[in-house]
Amino acid sequence: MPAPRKLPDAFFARPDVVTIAQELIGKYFFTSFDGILTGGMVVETEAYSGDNDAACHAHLGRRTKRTQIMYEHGGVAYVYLIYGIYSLFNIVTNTEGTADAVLIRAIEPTEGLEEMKLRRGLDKIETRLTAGPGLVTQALGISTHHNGTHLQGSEIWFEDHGKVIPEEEIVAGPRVGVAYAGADALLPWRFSLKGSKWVSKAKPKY
DNA sequence: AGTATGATCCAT
DNA sequence: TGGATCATACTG
Repeated sequence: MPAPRKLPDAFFARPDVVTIAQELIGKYFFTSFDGILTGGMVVETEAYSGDNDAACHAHLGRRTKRTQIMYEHGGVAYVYLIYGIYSLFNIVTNTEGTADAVLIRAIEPTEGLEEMKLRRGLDKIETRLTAGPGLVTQALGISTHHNGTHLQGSEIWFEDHGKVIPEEEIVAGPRVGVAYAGADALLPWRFSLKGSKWVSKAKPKY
């Protein structure tokens, strides 16, 4: 087993956001705040592809205060508040000027389980710990304050543990919560690890 | 300045 | 099936 290595900017700066979303399954996602390490293995992601994707916040080249971070060079965090309650964490991908991103929807927890349980307000470790995009951020202590954080720093980063996930172990399907996006809602841009109990329970509607 | 709406989650 | 709860984005 090779030593874990931090995923470099070059991993996220590639042009195909769908491939990046798929390859992130099996990688590791960590945060370290105040010396507390939390995180685990990525088991569910979604790709959002810039101005030609009706489900993407930057659809039709929309540039607002919220979306401007999406146009940065790959390798920084895009964190936004949804429904007034949950912070959703994305990785900006591709090069400067394009607005692609990958949403992290679920992880299999491996580090800091007790702390994550505490942050989530649960009394025992269960799949609700990190199975859902709003739950992952809560468990890892991520909020909108972390928007724009560089993923090579000491607070939020990804690692490759040399784990190889065969393609047949990855399930592709339509994204969750984007029914308003018309035909683009049908794109199979949600990826999850087959059989993992840590994948979110949410199901896309048509 | 007002308003509608969500890349969600959970209890009912 | 709806309520929580508010930043964002769009309208006038």
